[in-house]
Amino acid sequence: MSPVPWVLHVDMDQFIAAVEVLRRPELAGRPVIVGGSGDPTQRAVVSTASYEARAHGIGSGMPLKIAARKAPPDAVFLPVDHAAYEQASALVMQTLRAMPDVIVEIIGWDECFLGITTDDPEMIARKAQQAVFDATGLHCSVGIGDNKVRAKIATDFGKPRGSFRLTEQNWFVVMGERPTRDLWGIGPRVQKRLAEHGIHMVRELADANEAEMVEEFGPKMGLWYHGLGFGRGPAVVDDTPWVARSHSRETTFQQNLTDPAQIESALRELSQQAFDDCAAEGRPVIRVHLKVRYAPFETRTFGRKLAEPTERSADVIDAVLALASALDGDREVRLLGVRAEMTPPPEDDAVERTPVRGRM
DNA sequence: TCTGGGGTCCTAGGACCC
DNA sequence: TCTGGGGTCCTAGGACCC
Repeated sequence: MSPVPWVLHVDMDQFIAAVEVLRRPELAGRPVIVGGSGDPTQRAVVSTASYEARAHGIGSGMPLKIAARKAPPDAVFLPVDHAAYEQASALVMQTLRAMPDVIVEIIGWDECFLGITTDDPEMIARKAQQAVFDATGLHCSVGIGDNKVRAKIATDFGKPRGSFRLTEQNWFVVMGERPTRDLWGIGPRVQKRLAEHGIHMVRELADANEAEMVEEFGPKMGLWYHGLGFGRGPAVVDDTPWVARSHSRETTFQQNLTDPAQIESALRELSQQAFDDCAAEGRPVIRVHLKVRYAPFETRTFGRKLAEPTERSADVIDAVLALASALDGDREVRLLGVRAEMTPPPEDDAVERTPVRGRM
């Protein structure tokens, strides 16, 4: 058999919890829950739960207060330590980049795509897993596919510490009878809208009428979702370094804010931080966004393009405060966020991107 | 039961111009 | 005075991912 191009998706197993256990071996085997400041009485959510904690129904994104209620007595709550995870992540990526003939596209702290031409992708997967374990003591799972979508979805079938191959050949056998929600990029909302068209299973999405999909979801997303029914997606792994489009800072207050002076000072601080993040990239800010969450949970956003790109923090703060004048002064503020958008990076039209949101 | 913080991209609709 | 249709830019909001 001659070598062909493959996409491998490498995903660290319970990454954050694993990093914590690595430096505190006495926690091994105990339910470990990482999130917020580590105080489960605070407003925050779970970043990662160890497999032992997941057995009790605790998972990522769950409010810490709920997790605390479900957690057994021997559970350990830990604060998020970004620096530690970034360091571990860098070591993982560096290790994978050192593999011969492999292209690495980083898509998050704990996952990446590998592009490789080979006649034995399973062997490459095992080598990657071994290399990562030798370098870091961390385990990962690998999805093997003929494009990014299939590789990404395959990974779940390989967890933990294994691999799984998903291609055009076995797509419908593996995925045909599964709910559309299992597809990467289909969340609860889209699942529901598809169900309103009688589409519940992946096979039914593939069989759907394309014009109907376009009418419901628009010209781009309609076609993209329909293609997902077949597991279609881009196959090019691109290792050009990531260029951020924007930076944001947000804060959820433990006690809701009501005092306008407090709100203004919080906005000034967030604006300055978001600006500093952009300044570190060395690119001017072209747009600002303000996000406000009123108690109990309604979110509003406002945005404004600046008259001209600016490298002055005072301009950014002024623009944000101008947007803030539209806030409803009678309501309690639960969260504030400021996003600063930078001048765009040069476009690379050659690379097809998945429209899956988030860092791709 | 109560919902973080960091991102990206798509769509709809209004404003404006020709 | 009342009016088409196309294109572009902008904002608000939605949805999803890690």
